[in-house]
Amino acid sequence: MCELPEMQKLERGNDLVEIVKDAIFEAILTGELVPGEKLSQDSLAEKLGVSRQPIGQALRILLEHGIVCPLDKKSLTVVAVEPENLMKLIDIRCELDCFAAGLAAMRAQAGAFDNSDFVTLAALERLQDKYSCAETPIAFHNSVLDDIEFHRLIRKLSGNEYIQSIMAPHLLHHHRMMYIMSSNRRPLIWAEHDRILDAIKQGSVEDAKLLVRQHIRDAAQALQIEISSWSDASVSL
Amino acid sequence: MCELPEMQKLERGNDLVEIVKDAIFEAILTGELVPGEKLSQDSLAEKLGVSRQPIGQALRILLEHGIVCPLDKKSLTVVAVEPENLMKLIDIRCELDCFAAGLAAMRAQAGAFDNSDFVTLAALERLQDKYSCAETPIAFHNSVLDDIEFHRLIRKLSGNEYIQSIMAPHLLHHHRMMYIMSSNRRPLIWAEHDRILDAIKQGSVEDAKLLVRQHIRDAAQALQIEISSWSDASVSL
DNA sequence: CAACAAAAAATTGAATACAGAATTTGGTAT
DNA sequence: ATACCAAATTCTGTATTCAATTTTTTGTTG
Repeated sequence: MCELPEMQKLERGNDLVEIVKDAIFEAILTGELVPGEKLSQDSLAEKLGVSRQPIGQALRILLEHGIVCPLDKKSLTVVAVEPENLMKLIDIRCELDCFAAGLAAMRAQAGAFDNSDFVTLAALERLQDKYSCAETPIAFHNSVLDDIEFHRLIRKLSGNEYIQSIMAPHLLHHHRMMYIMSSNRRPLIWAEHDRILDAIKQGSVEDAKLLVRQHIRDAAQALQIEISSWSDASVSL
Repeated sequence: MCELPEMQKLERGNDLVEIVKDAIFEAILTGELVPGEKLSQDSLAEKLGVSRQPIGQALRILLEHGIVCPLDKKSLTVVAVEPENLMKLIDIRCELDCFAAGLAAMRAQAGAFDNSDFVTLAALERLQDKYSCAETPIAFHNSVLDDIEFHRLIRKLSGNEYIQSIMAPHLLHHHRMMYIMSSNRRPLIWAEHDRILDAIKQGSVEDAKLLVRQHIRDAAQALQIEISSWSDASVSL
């Protein structure tokens, strides 16, 4: 896919636990930490240059969020999500993102947008303009990040900040899913984003919800095709 | 895949952090810990007879779940959720629980229930039979716990275990909300549960979703009335 | 008398130390 | 040779210690 920096010793920031959590998160994304492999507190601590204390706390939070799971009685590992379960995750995202899009459109129609919302809208426009292509690995990487950001901003427009926060733990999974999807779907995705944003701006509640539902359904289907092409279960997500 | 949240608790049941977390939450429920008051790790540690270590971890998880929030640069306090935000939380629960009920009914209709589902169904029946009244404080307390359990089991029947896990952080908030609601609504709630369960068993997807939506809407309305009756903002949730 | 500064006390986050449990390894017996 | 048991090592969870930051209190000065 694309080369990203390896896990490195951390600079002493303010909240070490948060930093460690993000570092582990990142390492999972890049495939440096893979499902089935034992997550040793000692080795993580050494690799990140901190003591075991913040490692343990970060792991506990990731456990709470379902990013890691018990391997045996003692140790943890990265969760391996099976295709069947990927679809369950997508179903939930579908519900919540439809809900968010509907709310956003509703607020647009009601003229309920405040200054902060207009800033968000501007950021969305900028994202749309920014998109060029996903030919190179780095462009693909950025396109996925922007994709995630697009949906985050839509959720923000909903006015219900808990939608984003409740979805946060699953976002890693969705991030991983987007990552494994073919890059030639990228232009299509951004075209769909265009239509979604239009529907919201016009305050078409049902259109917005339907478009988001379709958007996510499409992605799910593409993912399923992608996965089935792997033929065997050797690839773990 | 791996263990579900409730399974983790079984396996790692004698986990001090988990116990401490529950104890702190219990204290919030009963009003022993109130918003605005500084949560001192030392005093909590002494009160619970453990070291500061598990206290700190439990507090961090509660922070992650939005149950506690920073008071100043150093210390934490119980979060005071405003009525407006309570409604946002309820809206999300409404979406997800409707989704879950719909899925459960769909599976019932498709005859997709397996042995584990029949166990769940039996547990639901038992809950319904168990209910008597909520006259005494302890009966009320138990009724709320059973209420939470009822909805957990419905989510389990959905076949999408992520619905329960993604909602877990919010469950504490919903628990608090149920707790402050008048006890004379309890019989009504259980009557509604009856109808919901029936709809699911009969595989009436739309009915199940609608009943759940109504159930939660009713609760939201009752809560709003309850809150407005407090007249001033002195009561913090 | 009030305000500001400095010092001390308190409290949190991080590292280290310790104890208990689990897994692995090595040895013996069948 | 394989299976089972025991011992040792490893690893997690909890406690304790340490350092640093923040807040409060006290003293001095305007």
